[in-house]
Amino acid sequence: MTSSPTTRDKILDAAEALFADSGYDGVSLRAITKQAGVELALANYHFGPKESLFCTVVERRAEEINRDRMALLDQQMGTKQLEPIIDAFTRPFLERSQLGGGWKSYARLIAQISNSPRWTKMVMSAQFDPVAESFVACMREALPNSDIKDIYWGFYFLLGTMTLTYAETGRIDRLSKGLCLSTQLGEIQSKLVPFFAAGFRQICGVGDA
Amino acid sequence: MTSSPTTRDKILDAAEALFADSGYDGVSLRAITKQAGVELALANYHFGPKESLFCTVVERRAEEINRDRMALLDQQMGTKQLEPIIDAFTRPFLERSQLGGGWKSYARLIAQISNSPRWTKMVMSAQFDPVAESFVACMREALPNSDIKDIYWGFYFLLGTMTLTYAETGRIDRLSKGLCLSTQLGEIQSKLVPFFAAGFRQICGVGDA
DNA sequence: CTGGAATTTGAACGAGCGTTCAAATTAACG
DNA sequence: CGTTAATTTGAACGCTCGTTCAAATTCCAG
Repeated sequence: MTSSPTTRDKILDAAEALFADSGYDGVSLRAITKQAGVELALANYHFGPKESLFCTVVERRAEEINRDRMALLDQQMGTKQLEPIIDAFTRPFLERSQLGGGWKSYARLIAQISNSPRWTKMVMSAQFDPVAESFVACMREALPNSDIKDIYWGFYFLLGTMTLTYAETGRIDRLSKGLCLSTQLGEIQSKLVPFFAAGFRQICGVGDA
Repeated sequence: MTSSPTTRDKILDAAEALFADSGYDGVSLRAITKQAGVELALANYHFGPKESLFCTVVERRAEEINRDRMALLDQQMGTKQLEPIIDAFTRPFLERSQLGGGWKSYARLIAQISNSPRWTKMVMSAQFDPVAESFVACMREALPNSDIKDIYWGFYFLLGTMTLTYAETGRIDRLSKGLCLSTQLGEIQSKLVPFFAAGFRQICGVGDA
C-alpha cells in the first residue's frame, strides 16, 4: 500500500493546481489550504511566506525535468543531429504533461510565469537556464559554421512555442474549429521537431561555405 | 497645443502599464487611480467593475492592430508568398512595441494573458482570432497541397513565439549573456520571418507531388 | 444667467488577505 | 512510561481589497 501524503505534499499539490489556474496573485492561502484539507496556518508553518511556497512548488519538479533533459541530450552527444536535440529538450515536459494530474498543472504553471516579468528571472532563468545552456552548446555542434547568436534566437523561438503549448489554453482548438487540439501533445511534438529543425537550418545558414 | 488627456484615458493608461507589470490580480484599483492621479471612485464610475476596466484596456488597441494587420495582408493578397504573410502578422505588434510607452505595455500585457487560461477565451480569441483566420486562409494559398491542420499547427507555433517575444522578460538576455536582447525587436523580426517560413514549408510538405 | 446633467469628491461598507501566536495535540525516543 | 520536540489547531491581528453612496463640484445647453 502507498502511504498517505504528508501535509507538505497536500499543500504543494493544491497550490500547484490552483496557481496553474489563476496565477500567484489570483490564489489565496485560504483557498490552497482548503483544497488541501488542512488548516490555514499550516501553510506558513511548513513553507514560511506565500512567496516561498510558490517557489517551492516551481522547484519541486524542475530538477526532475532537468535530469531527464540532460539524460536525453547525453544520448545524442556527438551524433550532431538537430532533431534529436530539439526532441530531447521538449519531450520531458510534453510527455509528463500527458500523464495529467500534477504534471499537467505544473506545465501550465510554468507557461504562465514564463511570460510574467515578475517570475522569469528568479524562477525560470534560475531553474532552467543552466540546462538550456547545454542544449545551445550541443545545437551549435549540430549546426557547423553557424553564428551563435542565430542559435540563441532560434532557441528563444522554441521556448516561446513550448510555453504556449504547455499553457493548453485551448486557443488553437477554437481557431481551428476543433481540427487541432491543445491537448494533442503527441501530434504537437511530431510537428514541432521538424518545424523548428527547418527553422534553425534556415537562419543558421546550413550549406553555406 | 494638444488637449490634456481625459480622466478615462488617464485611468486606461495607468491600468495598462500596471497590468502589464503585475497582471490582473496583482494590481489594485487604488494603485491604478493613484498612478493616474485621480480619485479611487472614478475607476468604477467610468468603467464599472474592475474586470470591465481590464477588458476595455485590452480592446482599446486591439482594433488598431487588427486593421493594420489586414491592410498589410491585403497588400500581399494573391502573391502567394509566405514570408510577407508572416511579416504582415508580426510587424504591427513589433513595430508599435518599438515605439515604447503605452504600446510596449500593451504588448507585454497581451503576452501575459495569452498564456493565462482565465483570459485567453474571453479576450484573446474574441479580439484577435477573426483576423488570424484570414491569415491562415492566406497561408494556405501560399502553401498549395498542404493539409490545413499543418498550417494551424505552424500558426500556433508562431503565436507562441510572438507571445514570448512581446513579453520582453529579458530571459534571452541572460541566457545569451547579453549577446541577444529582448528589446532588439528589429533583429528578432529579421530572424523570425525566415525561420518560420522554413518551418511552415517543412511540415506542409512543399515540393511534394 | 440658469437649471439640469455629468463628473468628482471623500468617506465608508463588508469581505478577504497574509501572517502571527499561544494553546492543544501528536509523534519520537531514552 | 515520561519528556522533549514536532505538528496542528483556532482565533485573532492589522491591512488592503472592490464597490457604493450622498454630497459637492463642474460642465453645458437654453
